[in-house]
Amino acid sequence: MALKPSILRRMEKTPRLQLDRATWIQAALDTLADEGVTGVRVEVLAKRLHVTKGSFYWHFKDRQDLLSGVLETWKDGRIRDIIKQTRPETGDEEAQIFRVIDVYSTSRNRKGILIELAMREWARRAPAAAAIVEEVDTWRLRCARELFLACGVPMHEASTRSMLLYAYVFGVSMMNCDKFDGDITRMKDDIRELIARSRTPLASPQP
Amino acid sequence: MALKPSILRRMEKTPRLQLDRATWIQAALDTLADEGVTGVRVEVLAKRLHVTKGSFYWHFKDRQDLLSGVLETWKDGRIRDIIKQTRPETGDEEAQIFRVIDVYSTSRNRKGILIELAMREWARRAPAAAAIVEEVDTWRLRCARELFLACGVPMHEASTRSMLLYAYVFGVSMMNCDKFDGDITRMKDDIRELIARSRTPLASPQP
DNA sequence: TGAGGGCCATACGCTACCGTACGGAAAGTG
DNA sequence: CACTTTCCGTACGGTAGCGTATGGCCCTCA
Repeated sequence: MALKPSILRRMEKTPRLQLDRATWIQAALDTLADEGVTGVRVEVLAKRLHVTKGSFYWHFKDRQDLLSGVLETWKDGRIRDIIKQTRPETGDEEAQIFRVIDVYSTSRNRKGILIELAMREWARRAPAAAAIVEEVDTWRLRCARELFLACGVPMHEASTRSMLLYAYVFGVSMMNCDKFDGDITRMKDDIRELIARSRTPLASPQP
Repeated sequence: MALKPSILRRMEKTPRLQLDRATWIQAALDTLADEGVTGVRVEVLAKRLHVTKGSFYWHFKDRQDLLSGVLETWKDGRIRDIIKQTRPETGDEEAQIFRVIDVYSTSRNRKGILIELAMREWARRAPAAAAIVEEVDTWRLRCARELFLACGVPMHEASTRSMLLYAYVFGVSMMNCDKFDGDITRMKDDIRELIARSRTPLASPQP
């Protein structure tokens, strides 16, 4: 070590002199998207932030403390988002439904999609994460149902379509179907139509 | 160590005297379902099989060799399955579509679902796994499309519905919507109807 | 100015893995 | 009965990660 730490610190590209919980949590979310929960490791995050874990254990009790913060931060952001996206003001609820679908089914918002998948992978093994994901899902399903109801869809069908909507967007984000059909874009558009607008006898089929 | 290994071995509940690649791969698949790729670790599997890793490194070059075997085994099984499920013999293709949906969207076949999710999680980070998953998906999409075609659905719509079908089943297996609606079963039945039977103007909406 | 607290670096012990080297038992083979 | 092959146990070095202890820098505030 030839230079004193204080001098080294001023040589950083981002001369961040202070770190706080939010910064660590943000770095954790980034890593979560790329590597999953098992990838968010204290010493790796520290290296990423150009500090040592001495800093981490100042801001957090332990790794679990960080993960709890990640869950809360994600939950709050997602609930805020879905409320904003489904706010009843535009009068064009069908367009809002389309937008809700697009948020997670197009290749935009790639990072958001990756976090979403990592969260669900996490939720499969950690009850705490499962509870958060379920809470977020419930919010989303209820908000989407409101949109369908505003479109004149009856209650039960609105529930059903909301569930299909979210199951589809999460499912399609796990698939890579480039080799199946050339015109993926058109297929996704048609699926959007089917989820949002198709008319079907949802009652039991005629005998 | 008070007993000789040969004696200890005969005390095992399952007096397996030989291990082969298939046994290791099966254990790896079990662990994969529960813990994901990062959870399939050599020494853990060895403990699970009541041997040491000396055995493992006899049958496999290294951990990656095992993982490759897992991928191949899974791929072969899934392709064989989808071919069997969509074999054109019953004459009731709609029932076959229903069955394809049920395989991964009901709580039966829990282990198969978990492996499916773990595979996709794996595929997000390892190109080799991504290639396998894409190959399996392509098979499934093509087979499902054949069923829709046999039902009289035109080509493009058959492609679209196949994709919706699989995106839905994988997506719904990631959701826990017990708190959303009481009658999940009925909702899933209705979604099945919507995917398989709804009639909708898939062409662009009338102006 | 000096005394304390906020923030981080360093060093340490501990555990869980990976992969290798080597030895040994059991079973087949001549 | 030797002799080999197959299969597995044991022991080792090496890495990565967690959490703790401790010390030091810098800012603040009296």
